[in-house]
Amino acid sequence: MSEATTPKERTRARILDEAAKAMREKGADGIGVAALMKRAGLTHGGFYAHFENRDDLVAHAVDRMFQDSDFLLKRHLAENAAAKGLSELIDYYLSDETRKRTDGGCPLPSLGGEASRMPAAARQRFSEGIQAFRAALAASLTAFGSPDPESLAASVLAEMVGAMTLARTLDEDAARVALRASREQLKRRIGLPALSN
Amino acid sequence: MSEATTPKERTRARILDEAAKAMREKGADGIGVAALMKRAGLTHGGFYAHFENRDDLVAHAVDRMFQDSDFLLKRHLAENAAAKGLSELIDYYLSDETRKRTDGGCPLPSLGGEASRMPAAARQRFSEGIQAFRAALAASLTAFGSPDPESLAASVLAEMVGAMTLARTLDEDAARVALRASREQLKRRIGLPALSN
DNA sequence: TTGCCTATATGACGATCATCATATTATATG
DNA sequence: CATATAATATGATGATCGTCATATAGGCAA
Repeated sequence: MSEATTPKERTRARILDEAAKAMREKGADGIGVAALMKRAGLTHGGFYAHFENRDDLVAHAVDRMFQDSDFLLKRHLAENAAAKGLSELIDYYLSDETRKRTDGGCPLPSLGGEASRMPAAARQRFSEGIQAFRAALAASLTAFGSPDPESLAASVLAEMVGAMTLARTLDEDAARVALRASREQLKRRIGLPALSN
Repeated sequence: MSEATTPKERTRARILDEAAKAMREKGADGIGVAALMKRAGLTHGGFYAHFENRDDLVAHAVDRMFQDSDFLLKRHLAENAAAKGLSELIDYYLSDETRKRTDGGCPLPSLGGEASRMPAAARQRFSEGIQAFRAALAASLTAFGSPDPESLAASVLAEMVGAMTLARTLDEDAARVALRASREQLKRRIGLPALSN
């Protein structure tokens, strides 16, 4: 009943892991089947024993990315009082570390723009991931006592995603300025103390 | 001295026009040289009489996109009092019409995420385009009398880009809710009257 | 018309890609 | 050890792509 992971399942998980990393780094089309399998320590032929086709891989890889993202999200929001959780999440999501580490965490800054052009299944995962992120923020803002938390949550999420997207295309100095501005403004408008660096 | 446009220059402009539209719609890699030339009413061979290579095309196409974007930006911000201009810009940028028309206007929602993975020249155009957009917003916010207009401008730009990025991957109903939320929140935090639909 | 230069078209090359048929190796069972 | 089955590797196919060499057509000067 519990998940006895067969060798094949472990291989599949490894492929998805590498796909999720590579696609965040180089775009959804940035890595081919052969290169991906090589990164997973395999050759290209076995791919179709694990996935129907490339579109199927992309959809599951997006799933994998949002699992990473959810983990980080809950780690900040659920394990803390609302104010501390929100503040920590903003500082982490918009940190210079996150800007540089493009192969992990939330897929929205790197792949959000392409999501609408992805195969339907992958796009659907993005849609669900966005809604879940938004709902988690809304719950935290409700606990914090914000007025109109639903609207604010959508707005906060948009700024977080947009700020990291822009920061990743700016040069280092401009990026740091932009990230700091969004951290400041986000905390100010949520009503959090502005203790960040 | 003034620009006497030769036939060749007009052809080049047509190619860039089609490239700018197609790339916003389908991603920077979404259209090949042959398909692009066909859209411009030509065949693939003549391409290299106009551009060094495909990377060169991409860089100039990004330029073309920001020219469109600048046009719309200035149309709202420069021709109006600061409050009206900002309000109109927000309503237009985050309209349902903009969400659906993916082949025109600002390239940041559709291509911002890929910008950091583009050839250096194209990425540089993005960087400059972002800074110009931010500066225009800052000038307008200064005229409006906002405290800390530089920081606010960066934050507003991030939310605008992020909100449209997310809206384009959500389904229609969720997209409209998200766009309305960002329009509301943006006007509220800038201090604009909330007259929008 | 004749010849010249510019602008575009034809066609081909090598590389890369997703996909699949088939062979080979590893694992588990008797 | 022998045998069956699962898991991965090899190799090939057809499609698409950027790039370029070369051919053709169009406008202009004589």
